[in-house]
Amino acid sequence: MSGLEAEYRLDYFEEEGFTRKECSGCGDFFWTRDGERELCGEPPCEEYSFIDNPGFSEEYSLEEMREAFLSFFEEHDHERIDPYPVAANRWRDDVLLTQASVYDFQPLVTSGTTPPPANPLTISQPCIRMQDIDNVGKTGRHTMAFEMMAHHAFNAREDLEDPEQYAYQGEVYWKSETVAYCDEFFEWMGANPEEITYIEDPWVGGGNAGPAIEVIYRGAELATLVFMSMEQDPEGDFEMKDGNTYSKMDTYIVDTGYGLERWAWVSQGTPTVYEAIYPDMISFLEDNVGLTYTDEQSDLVRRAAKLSGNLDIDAVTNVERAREGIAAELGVSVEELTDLLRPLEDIYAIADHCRTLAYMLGDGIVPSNVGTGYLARMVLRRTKRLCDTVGVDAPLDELVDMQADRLGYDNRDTIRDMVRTEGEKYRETLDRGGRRVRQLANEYAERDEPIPVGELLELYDSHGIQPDTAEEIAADVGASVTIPDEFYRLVAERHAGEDEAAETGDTRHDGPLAEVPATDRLYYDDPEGTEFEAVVLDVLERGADGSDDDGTAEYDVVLDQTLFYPEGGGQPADHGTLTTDDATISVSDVQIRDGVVYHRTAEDPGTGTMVRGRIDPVRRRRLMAHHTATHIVIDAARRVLGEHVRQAGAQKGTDRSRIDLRHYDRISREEIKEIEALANGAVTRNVPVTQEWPDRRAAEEAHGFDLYQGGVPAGTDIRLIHVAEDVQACGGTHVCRTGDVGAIKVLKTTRVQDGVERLVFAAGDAAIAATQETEDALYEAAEVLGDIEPAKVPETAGDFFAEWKERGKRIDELNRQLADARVGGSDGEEVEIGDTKALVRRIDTGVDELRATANAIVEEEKIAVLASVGGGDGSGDGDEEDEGGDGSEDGSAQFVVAVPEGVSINAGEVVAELASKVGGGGGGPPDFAQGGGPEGEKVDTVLDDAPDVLRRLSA
RNA sequence: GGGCUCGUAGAUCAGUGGUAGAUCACUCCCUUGGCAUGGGAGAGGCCCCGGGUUCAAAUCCCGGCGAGUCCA
Repeated sequence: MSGLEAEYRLDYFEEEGFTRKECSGCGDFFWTRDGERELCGEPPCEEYSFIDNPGFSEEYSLEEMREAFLSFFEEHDHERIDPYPVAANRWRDDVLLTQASVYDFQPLVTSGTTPPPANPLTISQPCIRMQDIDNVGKTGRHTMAFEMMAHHAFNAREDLEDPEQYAYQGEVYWKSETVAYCDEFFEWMGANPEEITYIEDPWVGGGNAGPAIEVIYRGAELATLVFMSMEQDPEGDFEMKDGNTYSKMDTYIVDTGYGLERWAWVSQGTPTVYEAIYPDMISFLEDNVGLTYTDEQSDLVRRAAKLSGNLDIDAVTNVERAREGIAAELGVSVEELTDLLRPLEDIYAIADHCRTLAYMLGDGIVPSNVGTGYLARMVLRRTKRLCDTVGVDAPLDELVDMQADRLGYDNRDTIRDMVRTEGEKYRETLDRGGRRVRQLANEYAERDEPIPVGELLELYDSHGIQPDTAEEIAADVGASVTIPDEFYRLVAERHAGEDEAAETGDTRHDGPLAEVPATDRLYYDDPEGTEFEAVVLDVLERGADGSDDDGTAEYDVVLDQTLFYPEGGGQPADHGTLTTDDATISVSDVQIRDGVVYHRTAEDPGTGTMVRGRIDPVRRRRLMAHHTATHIVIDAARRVLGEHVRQAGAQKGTDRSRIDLRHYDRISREEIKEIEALANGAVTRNVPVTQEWPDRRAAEEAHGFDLYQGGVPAGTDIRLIHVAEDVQACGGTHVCRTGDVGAIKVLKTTRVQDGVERLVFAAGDAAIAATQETEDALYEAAEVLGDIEPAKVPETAGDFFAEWKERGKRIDELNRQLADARVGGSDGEEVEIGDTKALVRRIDTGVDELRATANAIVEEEKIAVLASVGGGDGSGDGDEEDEGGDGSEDGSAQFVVAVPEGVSINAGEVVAELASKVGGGGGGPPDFAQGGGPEGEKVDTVLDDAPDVLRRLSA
């Protein structure tokens, strides 16, 4: 069925006397030296047979095994390559984490556009797979962090017309040699060749496919040999298991994967992989939590581990079910087995998670709420919960540091700092969440209802409280909770249909492309040049359809050479003019596609014309200063904040620029000052800014991946910009010496996301201008405050604010006194409403004062009906155009009605009626109500009616 | 990148359009030989900012800023 049967008939198998068999268990085809063999060897067809029975001649630790593998392949003409970061999004944007060694070479190397660092090569690549996170610790073999040892060879077909179109040529080696290497390595390790099986298992992934072989030894899958050689093609001859058809590519790649942890495990024959790879950490944790087993118990644990390793477990729910079977087989109850295993499983998981964290943080991932940062946060919080559950009494940063130390990271202080900061944040989240749950639980407990699922979802989705945490807390206050089995599916439902983020890609230049050679770009060799001559190679009309720019036609002019810098790398395009004999045409935008530079103009200069180009020198100079300043500021920030700081985005401008930096904390004012001082120090030293075009491999070797702060460029050679000690891959234009930047001023910092800080800064003239703006604001403030010394502004403003508050209080107090005084001389307007007296009066003043007066009247056991027109705030700065007081023509009416206790009149109803007569409304509680309306001129008549209204409503 | 939640006294939070509140902390007084404690009084608010709706906005709507959280 594979359709690839012929692909597996390798010379090597023939020469070595292998036979092809069909597994009587699963039906897969496999190759073996053992003619009697019936089964493929892989669980569930066969069990692990290396436990307590190591499969190689020696036991290897993780470090020893890695070294054995790499040196074996080194001796067999492979070059050893340093591992790449686990943060794969540093060099590709389709994935977050490195999940296989071949990720290092996708997509640029595998597609043939960039040469590999060596060919063939060998590597042990740290990887992180989060898919199996729930199984870690439980199955005995799943880990989140692992190293994939590999040997890779990059081949291109030899019969190509133009072999130079790919960055590597010819065949290094292919299938037979790959299997031979694998086989030989097994033998070198002391494996019994008779026991190895090679299972045919075609591979499909990410639009590519090819034959592949699983290598099984003693029940363990120890290697996968993938022969990536096909791409998806509707016309292709090969139908693969995903139902699509594929055809052969010009390049074909040997992609192998040998799980370092599995190899170490098989060499030691321990019951679980964890004991083989984390012996120190496990015994440390066991001691720490005081975990001890009797001989009988450890025997049980051992047997259980052996059994669970043989199960085909894909989901954690299955683990629980599987445990029943295991318990039955061991003759104990599930509960007993679970109690016995749970702490151990947690310890295993903690060890694995700490290594994962060491990789992530060590490679400079900063915990945050997005991207890889979020994954790091999730792992950290999970680890913390595990530690709490099992009772580990050691700070998490120390546990992570144990792994970071072992893995040889030299930024261990920063790692610890990040773990502590993040741990603190988690504690706060838990505090906050705990309070929230308690409150909610109390509410529901009072009503004797269970907490509804909707609330649980909200707690998790919006406040980060795990449902089981909520359950625990709720139980403390006696509220019940039912967590539905499909809880996380319900969470997913809440998120369904939220990503419709339209691709707002720049379509401006998506028209037809000119069929012309790549434009000769002069700005690299002549960064200070502003004028050039060129020939118009092509003119493309644009903008008629797509843009709604009132239909004016626009043109993209293609020249043979240009000084115009096209938008790229966060640097905006140059502006300027193209001059022909007849006209001067302005260039408003410049873009580059496939090496061709398009100059956007409003007029057509005419194909074949000779033009004189002139770029706007001021704009360019400012952009260059800001670009160079960006490099300087990043370097300064790294020195001040730490090596983990890297660019998360940048935009240069003419009067200010911004860079987004990954950092785990807010940047303090002091740190900003330090960064500014360092940056301006670099400017003052006036060192040359130089460019070079080295081979990318040499560049990476010399400077590492930190080169790619602004993304990974394609191609064999890359452009590097040196600013003092700082080196970055960069395609932008720069000033010649740092002194040309002039000055650098950080204008502000904002937190654009958790874990990403934005620095806005200005360089050169713009820095001076920005400083002046701030100063202007300060001087203006000083003048407003009474022409004081600018330095005294903070103090004086403080005094003013304090006095302002003081006066507010005084006004309140005076209002109270005024209200009391008013009650005294009020006999005139009093009317009798039943047994009670009512005071009806108009006082044109603010609402606050009306209220105060009404309160004072009520104190006297009288009903208050007060009105105001024009409603000043009573503080009397009266320079409004229409002064209050000149009668009833202007402004809206306000009423306040207050009723003493025991009087059966509803103040709300009274106000509603009065207010309706001035075209408004009102209401409030029965003892105190407010209202009003726009027709202030009717107030007096309304007040005249008020006693009648009161009498009517008191009935 | 997207979704959701939240910004009120120093802290934690009530407050569903109508006079800004509680608890703790703080200050003072009383109780005590002193402390823990107990009783009483007081101070402390640009209700995050800016618009809008309304007679009236802490409250409703829009925008911004700040914080938290989940997902990819």
